[in-house]
Amino acid sequence: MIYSDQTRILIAVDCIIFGFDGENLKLLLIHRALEPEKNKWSLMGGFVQPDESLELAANTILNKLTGLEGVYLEQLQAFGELKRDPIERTISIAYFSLIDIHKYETQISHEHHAEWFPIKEIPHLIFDHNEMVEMAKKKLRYKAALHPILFELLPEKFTIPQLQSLYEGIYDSEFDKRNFSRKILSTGLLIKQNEKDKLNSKKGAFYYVLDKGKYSENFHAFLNLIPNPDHLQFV
Amino acid sequence: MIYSDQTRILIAVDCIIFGFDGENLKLLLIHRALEPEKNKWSLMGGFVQPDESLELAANTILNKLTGLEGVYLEQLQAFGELKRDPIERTISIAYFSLIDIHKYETQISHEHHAEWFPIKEIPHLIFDHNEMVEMAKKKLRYKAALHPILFELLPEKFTIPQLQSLYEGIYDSEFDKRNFSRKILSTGLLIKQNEKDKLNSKKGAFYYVLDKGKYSENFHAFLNLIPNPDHLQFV
DNA sequence: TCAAAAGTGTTCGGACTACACCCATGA
DNA sequence: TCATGGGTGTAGTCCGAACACTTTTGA
Repeated sequence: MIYSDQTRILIAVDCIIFGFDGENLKLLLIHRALEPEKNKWSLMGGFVQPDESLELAANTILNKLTGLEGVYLEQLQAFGELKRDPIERTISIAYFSLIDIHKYETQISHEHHAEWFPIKEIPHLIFDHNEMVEMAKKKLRYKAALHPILFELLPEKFTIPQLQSLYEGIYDSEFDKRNFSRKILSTGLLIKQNEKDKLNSKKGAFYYVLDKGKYSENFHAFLNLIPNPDHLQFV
Repeated sequence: MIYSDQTRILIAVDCIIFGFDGENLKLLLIHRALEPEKNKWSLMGGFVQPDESLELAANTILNKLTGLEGVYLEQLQAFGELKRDPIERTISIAYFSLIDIHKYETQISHEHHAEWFPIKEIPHLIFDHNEMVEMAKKKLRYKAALHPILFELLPEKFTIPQLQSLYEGIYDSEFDKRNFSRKILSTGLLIKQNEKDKLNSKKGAFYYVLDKGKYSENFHAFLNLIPNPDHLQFV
C-alpha cells in the first residue's frame, strides 16, 4: 500500500435544508440520535460510506429524512477544524438544499423527530452546525441575488405575491411590488395560468409556473432581482 | 470508541495557484513526486495530517512550494468521487490561491520542479486535477466580476493598463480603456503615485497602489467591472 | 359598501456604452 | 519626427427607483 503511512479521517456529510411554507423561510433540524450531544438539535448528517461519493451521501441523507428525490442540492463547504467533533476528528462536507415544504409534508418520515424552525429562530445546534447554517444563509442570499434559484423552494404553481414575500423574507426587507413584478416577468421565466389563488386575498392572484426550459437555459445569466444590492449584507 | 464501526478515509488538499506576470494569467504546476502517476504534471497537494485543519494544510502546502505567507487562499470544493485516486479512495479539498508571480520568484524552491503554465495551455494533469482547474477558473471569473479580488495577483504598485490587461486576460475579451479606467477609479480603491512605469511605454503609465482600508471595507460590495456581463460565460 | 390585496404606467436620474483626439517620450 | 502606448470628455441610451390609483370580491 503506497499511502500506508498516512492517517485516515472520519468524513461526514451534513445537510442544511431550507424550506418555504408560503410565508416564512425555514430550516429542517433533527434531534440527534447518537452520543455525543444526543437529543440536542442538529443538522441532518451522517458518515460517508466507503462506496458512496459525497454527492451520493448527501442525497441519501436528504432522502432518508424527507423521502424526496431530485431536490436542489449544492455543496457548501468542507469544515475541518480539529476539535469540531469532540469524540474524534471528523471532517464534514456541508451541503445545502432547497425544498418546497408542502411537497415534503406528504412524505415525511417521523423517525428522526425533525422539525421546521423559522430561519430567525434557530436554536443552539451541536458542534459547528450554527456556523454552517450562517454560511448557508449567506450563500443563499448571494446566489439568489444573481440566479433564479428560489423557485426551488416554491410549489409547481405559485403567485407573484408569494414569490415576492419569499424574496423579502430572504433579504429581510421590503420591495416595491410594481418594480418586482416588472422585473420578474421581464425574465420571461414565468408562464401565467388561468387559475387564481384565492386563499390569500379576495380578488385572488394569478398562478404562474416556471418555464423549465428557459430556467435551465438562463440559470447562469446574472439577474438583478434585488433592489439596491449595495445596501444589503451579502457573503 | 463511539464511532468505531465507521470507515476512515484519506483526505488530501490540492492547491490551484494562479499567478500573473504582468502579461498573462498562469497556473503553477509540479512534477508529481509519488507513485502513482509519478513525474506527470499535477497540482501541488498533500495529505491532511492529524494535527492540521484544512486551512492550515492548504497554507502549509502553499508555503512549501512558494515560500510565501499570507497569500490569498480560498476553499474551492471537496472532490469525492470514488475512483479519483486509483490506489486508494482519497477525498480532496481543493483550494485556490492568487499570487503575484514576481513576488514568488524571489523565494521559489526548486525542489518540486514547479513551472508556470499559461492558463490557455494547461497540460493533461493527473486524477481529476483538470476538472479542479476548470472549476477554479470559473470561480475566479465569477468572483472577479463582483469583487475586487484581482488585486491579489498584482504587485504592490501597478498601472491601470496592467490591471486592464489582467481583466482582459481573465475574461478573454477586450474592454474600452476609457470606460475601464473611469470605473476602476470611481471605486475609490486606488491611490495614484507620482512615479511612472516606463517599461511598457515611452510616455510611461502612473503607478497606483491599493487603498487597503477601503479594500477590506468594500470587498463584499458588488461591483460591475466587467462590461456586458450577460455575454460572458460565468460559472 | 367597505376592507384588503392584486395589478398596472410614468417620470426621473444615474450608470453604462460608444466613440476620437491629444500627450509624452524614446528611438 | 514619428511611432507607441497613456490619458481623458461627451452624448445618447437604457435600466432601475420612486411613486398612487383602480380593480376585484368576499364579508
